[in-house]
Amino acid sequence: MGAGKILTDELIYEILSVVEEIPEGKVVSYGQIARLIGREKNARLVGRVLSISEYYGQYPCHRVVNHAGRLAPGFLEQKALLLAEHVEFKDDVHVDMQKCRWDDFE
DNA sequence: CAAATGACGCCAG
DNA sequence: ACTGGCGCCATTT
Repeated sequence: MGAGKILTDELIYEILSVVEEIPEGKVVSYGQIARLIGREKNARLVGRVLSISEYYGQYPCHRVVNHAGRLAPGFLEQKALLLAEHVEFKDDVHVDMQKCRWDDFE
């Protein structure tokens, strides 16, 4: 048995359990999450899961940005949510990854 | 089944 | 810094 679908509840659970661990004031990239769950090449998959509005208020999805610190398109609340927890920005649409990238799990 | 799409990542210009 | 192209891979058309 097993394995027909790829985007399984189990995969979604793995992704969200990482998101849930991101500390306040820190951010993580899609690629980092993909690597943490053993799917380095599936960063796009992480983005797709997080894009489902179903999860917006239940997990700190706003703490996930792309590798450059760019904010997610179509997620207008993201900047305000990050500013509210003192995440620093380099400009209007880029988080300061040098200071706010979550690396403590390494 | 082929082509297009996307909250990505890396590199070149 | 910004843009475009390519690789990646599941889903959608």
